[in-house]
This record gives sequence, C-alpha cells and structure tokens, in this order.
Amino acid sequence: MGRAPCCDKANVKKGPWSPEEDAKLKSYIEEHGTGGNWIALPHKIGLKRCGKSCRLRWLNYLRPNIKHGGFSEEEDHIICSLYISIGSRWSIIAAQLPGRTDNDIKNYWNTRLKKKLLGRRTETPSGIRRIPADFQNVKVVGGPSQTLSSSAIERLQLQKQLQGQKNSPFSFFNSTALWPKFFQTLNSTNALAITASPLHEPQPTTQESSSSINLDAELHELLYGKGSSTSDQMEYCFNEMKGDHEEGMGWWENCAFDGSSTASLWDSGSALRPDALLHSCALGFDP
DNA sequence: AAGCCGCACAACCGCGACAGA
DNA sequence: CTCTGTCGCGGTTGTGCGGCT
Repeated sequence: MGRAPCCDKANVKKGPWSPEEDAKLKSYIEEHGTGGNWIALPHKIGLKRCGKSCRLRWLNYLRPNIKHGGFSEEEDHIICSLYISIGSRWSIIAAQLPGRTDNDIKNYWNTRLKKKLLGRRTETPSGIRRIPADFQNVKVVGGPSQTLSSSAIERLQLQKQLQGQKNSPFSFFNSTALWPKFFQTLNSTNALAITASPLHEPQPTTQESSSSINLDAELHELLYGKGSSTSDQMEYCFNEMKGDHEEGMGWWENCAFDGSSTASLWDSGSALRPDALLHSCALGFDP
C-alpha cells in the first residue's frame, strides 16, 4: 500500500499559475496568514490547487522581498563556498542569502554556476593537485564497497580548484594569517587540516553514515597525507564556538550575517560541521 | 520559414521528519 | 507507542523561449 496522496489529484489544477490565482493566494495570505495549514488553505479560498503547490508558489514567488535572477559575484561566492562545505542543502544556503529561495539557488547552481565554475577545469593552472582519477572507486575500510557520490566528487573538485586560484576569494583558506583570531588559537597545522576536510560528515546515526565517515577519512588521508585526521580538533573547535567561547562568539556576532541568518545557522548546528562554520565565517570576514 | 536543440526556470513528486491525537 | 496528517526539502520533470541550422 502506497502513501496516501496529499490531495485529490483528479480535482486539482496543475501547471503554471494564472495572475488571478496568484492574486487570490497573495491577498488571502497577506490578510489572514497561512493559518498553519497549507492543505486546507486552497479549499478556504476556492483555489483548485494542491496545498503544497500553494506553499511553493507563495514561498518562491509571491511573498514579499523575493529577488529573482541577477546573482551578484558575492552571492556566487557564498553559494559556492557553502556548497563545498555542506553540499546541496539549498535551504541552509538560501538562509544566508536574503531574498533568495532554495529553488532559485538550486536552479541557478544546476544550470549556470556549476558550469561556470567546473567548466574552468581545463584552465586550471599547472601544478595544482588534481583529483585522482580513481576516486570514484575508493573502497571503505572495513565497510561495504562504496563509491563517492557525484555530489562529493563535485565538491572535492571545486574545493581543490578554487583553493589553487590566485586572488580567488577562497585563497583565504590557504593563509592562516587571514583567519579570525579565534581560529588562530588552534594549532595552525591542525586548523588547516580542519578547513581542508570538506567532506567530513556530521555524527553518524546509522551504519550507512558511519561508513561515509570512514570513506571521508580515507579520502582525506589520500588528499592531505597520513595523520591529518583532526576529528578531535574539529570537535574542539565546534564545542568552543557552541560553548559561547568569548572570542569566537564575539567575532561570530560581528560577522556579516544578520541576526536571523546567524540564528538559522546555529539552529541547524547539528547539520553543520566546523569546516562548514569556518567557510561560512570566511564569507563575512574582511581582512 | 520550419524544425531542432539546448537552456533556464517553474512546478511537481516523493520521501523523511515531526507534531499531535 | 503507534498512527495520521502536514511540512519542508531535494531531486526531477515539464515547458517556453531563443538561437542555430
């Protein structure tokens, strides 16, 4: 038995929204709010639409202060940096870009930004360490045979590529002198290893994600050499920031994010890693 | 002018998480 | 504890448009 549909598929309209439908939805929500129930909302206002469709339409197009297109260079950097750090968590990335929606960013990334950045690979200056060709067949020690996800490979490629570019906004990661003081209190070698571990996943909750930790550790070693695993330092770094470390928090609060974005980063703290935090911090850091 | 193709964007779908009964 | 309904997310598909042949 499959999942019950969220609405009567036969009686809902699909496809593009008409201006009349938009107007109906917009005026109702502006006046009454969503009422905390999207499924019931279309019935209330006489729209033959699925509640989920209404929610999407409101969030992506009708709510106030939505920006479309025209992504700035700075936004590109933010998207790219966060993508490297946390992958395709579009809602978290969107939370750092006021006025942008996860759908917009996802589309922008998939259709343009990815090509723009990864398309540069052929222009990568010589001497930059390339991703080994056999990454796709990396085996997990003591775990099931497993390959890297295409997203992980993509992130790895981006990370290595951008780290090597002179005057890249990401050259930040190669110079500990440019880091916030808080991070400089860590041993610089260890701290560098923290930033250089783009694929380290959050605490595992299942056997499967436990395997991905092993996989990432091995990958990390492959890229950065033996003994560079710094899970202890990562944990220290994360706990320090979490634990209201005076200097770290002080800096954090002064970074370029507004209050709500900062809160949203902390709210999702369990999903973010120290390296992700550092990447994110870098975005607001102006040396 | 017509057909084809690729791109960009809007919208849909299915699933996991979560809250409340 | 289980079930049910809803939300939110990320992946995928559909569609329109412009450029090219």
